[in-house]
Amino acid sequence: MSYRAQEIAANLRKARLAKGISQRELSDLSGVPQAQISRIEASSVDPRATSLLALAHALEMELALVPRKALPAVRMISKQTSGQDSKALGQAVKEWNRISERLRILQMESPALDAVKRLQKSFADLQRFQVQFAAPESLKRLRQALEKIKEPLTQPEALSRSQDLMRNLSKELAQSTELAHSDERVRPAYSLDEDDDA
Amino acid sequence: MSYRAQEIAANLRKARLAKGISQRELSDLSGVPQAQISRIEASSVDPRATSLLALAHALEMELALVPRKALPAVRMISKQTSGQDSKALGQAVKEWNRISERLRILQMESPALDAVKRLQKSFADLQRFQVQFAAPESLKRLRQALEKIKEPLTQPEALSRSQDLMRNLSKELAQSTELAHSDERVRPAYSLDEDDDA
DNA sequence: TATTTTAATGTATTTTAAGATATCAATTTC
DNA sequence: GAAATTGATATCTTAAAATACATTAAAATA
Repeated sequence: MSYRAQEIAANLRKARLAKGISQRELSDLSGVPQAQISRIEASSVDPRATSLLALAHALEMELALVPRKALPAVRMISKQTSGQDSKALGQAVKEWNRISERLRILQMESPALDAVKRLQKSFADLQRFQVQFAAPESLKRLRQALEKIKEPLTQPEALSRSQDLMRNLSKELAQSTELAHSDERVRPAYSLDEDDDA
Repeated sequence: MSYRAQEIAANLRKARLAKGISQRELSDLSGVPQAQISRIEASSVDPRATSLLALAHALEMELALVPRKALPAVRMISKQTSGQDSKALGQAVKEWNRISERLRILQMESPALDAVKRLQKSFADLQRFQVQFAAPESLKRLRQALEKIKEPLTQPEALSRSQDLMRNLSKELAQSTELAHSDERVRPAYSLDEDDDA
């Protein structure tokens, strides 16, 4: 299996984790059996074009043939959450989705609580950050705090703890993205020397 | 065979013709049998990843997994001479290469002729244009004129005819590229709304 | 016009992905 | 701590790509 083939396989896995879905869910979406997805992601098979395309499409991606010279530019544009630790990314996305869901339910159950509304708002504001910069643990703690909020407020501290954790998360994200962007060059995202040989 | 699979196959063919090589040459370069290349280009098979990669690499291209949203931008960057008539493109490139070769030989055979030097120079200047905008017939006529130039100048008109044809070609290319670029918008090549959902 | 090149197609054989199913260990969840 | 989920494997069958040839029609070339 060539290096590029492995790279494509690795990117498929990353894309799946970035969507926070399991191989079985992707199997349902794409029609490719879970066992086969496992083999493909592990680069233990040489997949057919249609298999790659089925998976790519289920992940809202495309397989494109690009000039080698344009590859760096293409990479920049696709910004494939690259280099990121796949596992942590997957966990982060998963937690993120669970928090969203939890907040949605909380608002259904306790429409009277203004604090919930504010939590919802704060969280929505964090959408603009890239989830992958959040530590899965921070997200998990926040989720667990949110899950302790129940209508007869037997544990009023759950609310304030949620608020604290939400603030921390916000800070954490702000710092991480700041760091992540600090090494971005000023040069344009791509510069193609407009050649077209021949 | 899905639409995207066909698109990839079509692009492989275009890339091959753009390099002006035959299926057999590509076969030698890539290790993929000529018969198989024919079937792949015709989308009559569902190729394996390694087959696509072998062909792509021999054509100095890469197979990249890109977010669907980024596809238009990627297409713009790779500027796949799309919509172009593959056949004409192939012929043009071929003629182009033959003219280059002919001029090289002419300069070896008749280093004294200044006219040849000038022809060589003019032709080199045309490199900056995209070959595919040249009509294969114009190129062919120029080549044929060049082939009539022989050291004991029995046909002196061959030289002046070559010069005329070279001038015409130059004009033709200038006009075509002007036309081809006239609909280019001023907006940046891509605008990615930096989302990363999740 | 004769010759060569090119691309497509046919056939037979080998190799291997795909698919269906089941299982299993390791997490994760409740 | 029991139950569910997840990813990786194993087995078996089927379908199809890959390969090595051979052949042909059309086009390009001499």
